[in-house]
Amino acid sequence: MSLRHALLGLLVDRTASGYDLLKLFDTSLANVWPATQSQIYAELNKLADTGLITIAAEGPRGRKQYALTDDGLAELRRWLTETEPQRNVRSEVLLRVFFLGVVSREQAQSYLADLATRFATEENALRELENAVEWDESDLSLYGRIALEYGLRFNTMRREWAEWAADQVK
Amino acid sequence: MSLRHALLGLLVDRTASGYDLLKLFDTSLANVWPATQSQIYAELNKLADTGLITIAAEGPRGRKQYALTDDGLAELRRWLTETEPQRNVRSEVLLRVFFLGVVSREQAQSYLADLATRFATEENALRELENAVEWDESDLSLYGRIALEYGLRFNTMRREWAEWAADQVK
DNA sequence: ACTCTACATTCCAACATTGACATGTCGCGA
DNA sequence: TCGCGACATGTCAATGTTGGAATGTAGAGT
Repeated sequence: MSLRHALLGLLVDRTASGYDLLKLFDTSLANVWPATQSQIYAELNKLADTGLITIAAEGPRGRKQYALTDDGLAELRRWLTETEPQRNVRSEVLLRVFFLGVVSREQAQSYLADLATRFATEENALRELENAVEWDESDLSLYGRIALEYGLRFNTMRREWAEWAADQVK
Repeated sequence: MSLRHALLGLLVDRTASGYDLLKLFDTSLANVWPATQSQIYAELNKLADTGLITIAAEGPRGRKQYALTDDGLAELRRWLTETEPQRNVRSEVLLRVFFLGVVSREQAQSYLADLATRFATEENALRELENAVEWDESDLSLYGRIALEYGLRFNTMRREWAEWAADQVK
């Protein structure tokens, strides 16, 4: 499961509460590995059970600080270097395109045009995000920049494809 | 659930056995919506329970022919025109890039270079597939061609990005 | 004082997905 | 005729994922 390793990765250079991690998932990892609140808290407790993170409670209830252990960092490194990434291409948008032949040409055209607009909007949002981020020279920001670049290229590719596709169906 | 609608879509212009459908998933839908054998047979029985497909058994055991009903086609059309596609971007490859800062620069470089090679291989395979397919003028092949074009652009984009990324880390 | 929003965690039911195991048919070649 | 590989379906346990409900704290504004 990648959620486990995503949490370990986020805890590498900071300790955080579950809520902090949830925000990080909603912002930086939203387009990479989305996760819900239920999943995150459940997984954090499992990670603590196996000793990959520690939980420091500040009182009987309320905020808890989650921190990576040496075992946790080792597990993250092991995952990155010794296991194969599974490529899991699942696109509902594309699945629909496969079957557009069953609706009218007008409806298909409308669907593709709508995709083009939607992708253009997402691309603009991502460009603004990129412009807003301040980069420093650390390795972490280097890899963050590389990952963001992927997102930007992906969005641009999708927009161009959707525009081309809408044109094909005219 | 998209699996349900993927099955309906595959049954639009043919009847098929579960095994046929499994093969179709492994070939044409592998890079769009992967599914396992267990999932497919279970879902086919559920679809028959709700009247969206019919099952014609050729004997007490052995092959069964699954066929779309009018309700099934209507449900497929409804899904295509009245529901919003959920975009579900989950990429383990990209998740790993986010966290490459925790391994050595050599290992990160090696990972990105490996990705570039892998993506190039996939891109070549897809190009060959595209060249092998004979296109006719029906709408179905139009949408099939559009979907294939997406796959090709996606693979090209990934390869170019991975090459660029590997270069950044040198 | 009141209320609203953000912060913060837990639990649960339902559904989706994976991978393995079990069972059996059919045709072909050694 | 024996065994193999392709065809064909069914079932199970484990795990992953979603979405919602429940509960509570803390601070800021009215």
